[in-house]
Amino acid sequence: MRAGRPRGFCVEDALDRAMTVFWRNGYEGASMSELTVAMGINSPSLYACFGNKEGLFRAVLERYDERRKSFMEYVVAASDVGQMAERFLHGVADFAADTSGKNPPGCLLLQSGLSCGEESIPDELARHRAEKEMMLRGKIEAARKKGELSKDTDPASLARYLITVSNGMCVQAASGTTAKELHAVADLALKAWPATTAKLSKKKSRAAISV
Amino acid sequence: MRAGRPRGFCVEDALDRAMTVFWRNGYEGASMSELTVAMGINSPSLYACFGNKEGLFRAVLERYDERRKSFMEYVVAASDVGQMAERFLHGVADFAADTSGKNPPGCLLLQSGLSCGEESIPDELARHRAEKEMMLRGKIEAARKKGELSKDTDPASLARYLITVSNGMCVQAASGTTAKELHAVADLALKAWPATTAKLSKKKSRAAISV
DNA sequence: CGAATTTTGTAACGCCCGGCACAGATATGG
DNA sequence: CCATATCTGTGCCGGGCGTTACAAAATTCG
Repeated sequence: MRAGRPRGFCVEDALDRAMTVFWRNGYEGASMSELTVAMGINSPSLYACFGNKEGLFRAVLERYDERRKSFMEYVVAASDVGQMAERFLHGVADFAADTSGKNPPGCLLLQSGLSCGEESIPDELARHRAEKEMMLRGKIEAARKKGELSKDTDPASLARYLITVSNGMCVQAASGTTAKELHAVADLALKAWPATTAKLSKKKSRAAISV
Repeated sequence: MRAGRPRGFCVEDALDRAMTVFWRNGYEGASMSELTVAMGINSPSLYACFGNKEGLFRAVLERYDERRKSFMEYVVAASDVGQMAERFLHGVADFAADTSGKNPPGCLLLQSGLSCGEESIPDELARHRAEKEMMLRGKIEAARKKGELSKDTDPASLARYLITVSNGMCVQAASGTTAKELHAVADLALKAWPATTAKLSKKKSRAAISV
């Protein structure tokens, strides 16, 4: 263990609490005093640990990705890309409408700063979103190469379509749309999915993924 | 004409300039000093005319709706709902990616405050968005009644789907997605559209709608 | 013209923002 | 047990925020 007085709070817990504030109020709407109160620490502790507000926010984003990792893994582990699309959109529907925790409906990567006084914030968020798009795109490209999708499908557009619908659903959820309504939208969106060249995937029961 | 010294600026022009600031920086990210500079007036004039920052913002939103009115009229004037969906999504693609004016890509109704310290702002924006959804939904319901769509289609979900894709495309545009890429997403999204019970509508050349 | 009315520019208000200095507290290592 | 290192709580800082007081300027009405 490192010398000196030990830290008096759990970093992960503090980040989770900060996440809720950013999620609800956005980057600029979240004041340092709100954050410190929610995190249960004083500002010097916060600055010593995260540098400044933007540093804290970036740490929150990494924490967010970490908490969403299991979901994305579940999505890309689907047996075919049709099932992947289904898992993704219905999973996002569940996630976005989830109000069982402390976080508001929607998605941190949109809510916390689509636009902002400091340009680096929207940029950072866009990067995190693009990362997910690339995961989907990679799987779609592989499926196309394997012949699972016809050669005239464009993996980039397909991945972008999924992300677009996902982002749209998150916006809807933030405006009060229910999980049931979002699943109906997801079902509609999946009708645009190209048929697999092999057998068509059957609709299966969806597993709900937490946070 | 009313007595007293006449106003020294054009309200519509001032609102257009304020719109750009809100669009680019969001509601909280737009400072009063930035706004007054962009509008070319001093703060007392602003406060006398619009009350306060939120009053200005609401006036900007009304101005925005007014400027988008012709587009929505064009959309709902389509001969059938399939064409309406096409006009809507491709029109939004053009609009969201448009950078010819001073406004950034995307949509004011999303950019300016998905989340915010003051809750009334996201609520107000959601109301404005819901208004557009209702216009589409009304047309879809009418089409279903006329037998243009089969009875097992749900107009509410269909309208929500269009708005969802539209919102998603605006998010994408704000992150740098090009018009061409957005049109590809729109084409994909339209594949989910239910077939009309009558003849299928042909793909027609799309008219670009300005701002 | 003079009274009334409205907008204008200058200048400032109080408040809360993000951030930090400092000293006391609590650990490790010799 | 002292030197060193790190974290914690108190208190405060300059600055920019949204907002407004005030008086001069510019119009209409009688």
